[in-house]
Amino acid sequence: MPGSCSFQQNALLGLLPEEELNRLLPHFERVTLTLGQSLCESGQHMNHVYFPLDSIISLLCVMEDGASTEIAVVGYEGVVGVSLFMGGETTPSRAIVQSAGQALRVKGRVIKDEFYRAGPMQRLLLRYTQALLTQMAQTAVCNRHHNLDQQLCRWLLLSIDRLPNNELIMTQELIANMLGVRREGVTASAGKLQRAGLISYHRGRINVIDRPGLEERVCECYAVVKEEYDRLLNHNNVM
Amino acid sequence: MPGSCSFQQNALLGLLPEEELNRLLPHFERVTLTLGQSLCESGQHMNHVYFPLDSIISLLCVMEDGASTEIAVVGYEGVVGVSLFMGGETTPSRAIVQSAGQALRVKGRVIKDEFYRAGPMQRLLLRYTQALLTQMAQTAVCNRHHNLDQQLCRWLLLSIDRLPNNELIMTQELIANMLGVRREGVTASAGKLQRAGLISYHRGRINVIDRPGLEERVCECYAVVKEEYDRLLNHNNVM
DNA sequence: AAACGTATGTGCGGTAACGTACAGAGATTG
DNA sequence: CAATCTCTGTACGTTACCGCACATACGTTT
Repeated sequence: MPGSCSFQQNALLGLLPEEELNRLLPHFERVTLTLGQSLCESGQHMNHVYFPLDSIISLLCVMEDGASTEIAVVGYEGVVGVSLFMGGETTPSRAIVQSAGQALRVKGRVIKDEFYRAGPMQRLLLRYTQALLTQMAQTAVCNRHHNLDQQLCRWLLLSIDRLPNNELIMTQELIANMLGVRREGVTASAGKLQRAGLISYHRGRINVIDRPGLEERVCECYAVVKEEYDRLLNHNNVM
Repeated sequence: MPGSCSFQQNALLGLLPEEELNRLLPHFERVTLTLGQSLCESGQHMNHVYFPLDSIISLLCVMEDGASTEIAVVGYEGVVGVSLFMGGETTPSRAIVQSAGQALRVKGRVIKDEFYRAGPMQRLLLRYTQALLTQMAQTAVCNRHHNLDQQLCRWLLLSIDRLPNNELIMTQELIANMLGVRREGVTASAGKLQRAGLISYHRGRINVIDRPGLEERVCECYAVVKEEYDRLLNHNNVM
């Protein structure tokens, strides 16, 4: 079946029964997202929801003075645009492409209609939204209690979990924007990780060499979120 | 109609059409919540959802070492226990009574059945959940970028917005637990506010004297969240 | 090869919050 | 009334991060 493998690449869609997927098939559109592209500006109407395949999208909370912080990250396991089916239409946060790649796009009207059929897709989207709630909550507490070293480890692990390989295309400046810290702070923390042999980076390319090493250094926030995603979006639990 | 005024006191329920409320009427149970009571422990099953009347509940994210941070606050405008209808059943966060008072309690089974009727109650609960998402996101960014003085103002305003008067029963120690900071830090910030004539406090009782003064000092996070609640839970928008 | 733009490294003073310790004052109990 | 407990105030050294300035090094363009 042509297109089938596309759905399988998005884990959320992969949890749907086949007949549900087939009904939606004609409405999916495969799009390429470029680094830095905005899928959603603060307070603006979204016209589509996006199911990332190999791309990664950051949800950012931007303040009046331009300072920002990443509140959640979405990859192949999720969907961007929950406000469309939650009923609010817009959100105060931005959605920025953090890693270029492909995604499946669906018109807002289509996903809303599907959602209000109150079938498997609704159950799935609601469970994903709850996972997103957990991620945001843990981000809030992590911002409060953990130092930059740990947060950088968390961010790196969250990123490579959503990528097909261990290479990130991302400058320290951009990472700093995501974490809501100074670029120099990222330089210092990333330097430690590099000297410890866990990563190697060079002008906007970061390679994770020793993933277990990162997991040793990361704060508990990473595991809490990961386990909650596994629990909520596990095939046995959802359908 | 006996009990009618109870529903009106919870703004969320107040948005429901009368016939919807009437169907639910027999299932509501008025309960008194005491300071410090736990409505939900991390990872535990909830048996009820709670619609606060004059009580306030804090949603806390607790870490392994016992450190905690408030990620959201729920009063008469909301409901505690969204994970029940979102499908996850449990959440990793705790719900603690921050201000004693009354609430309407409904069995989890009842609210789930009602939710899956896909009627006005579902729309309402989903919109509220989106508002909660915004509050958590803004808390995360506030934890990152704003100092304790501003955060204390935000916390005080969020609290008295949900209380019938301007008096809070709350020690500095407890406020520190909510904000995830040291008690001494709260002493210092609260001292500034008292010397500025905005509040007066004495052994666990805080009175807000000059609300406009607090609004002048608070960071933008307060208004962002308030406006989003107003937008999402406005009578004209919801029903 | 030279020039330029971008990414990263480093240093230094400033500040906000932390950890700890302890003191005083109000409330509660015996 | 005395003892005790709770809540609040204060002090001091430490740490993490900030803001700023500037150096270095790599890559691309001309």
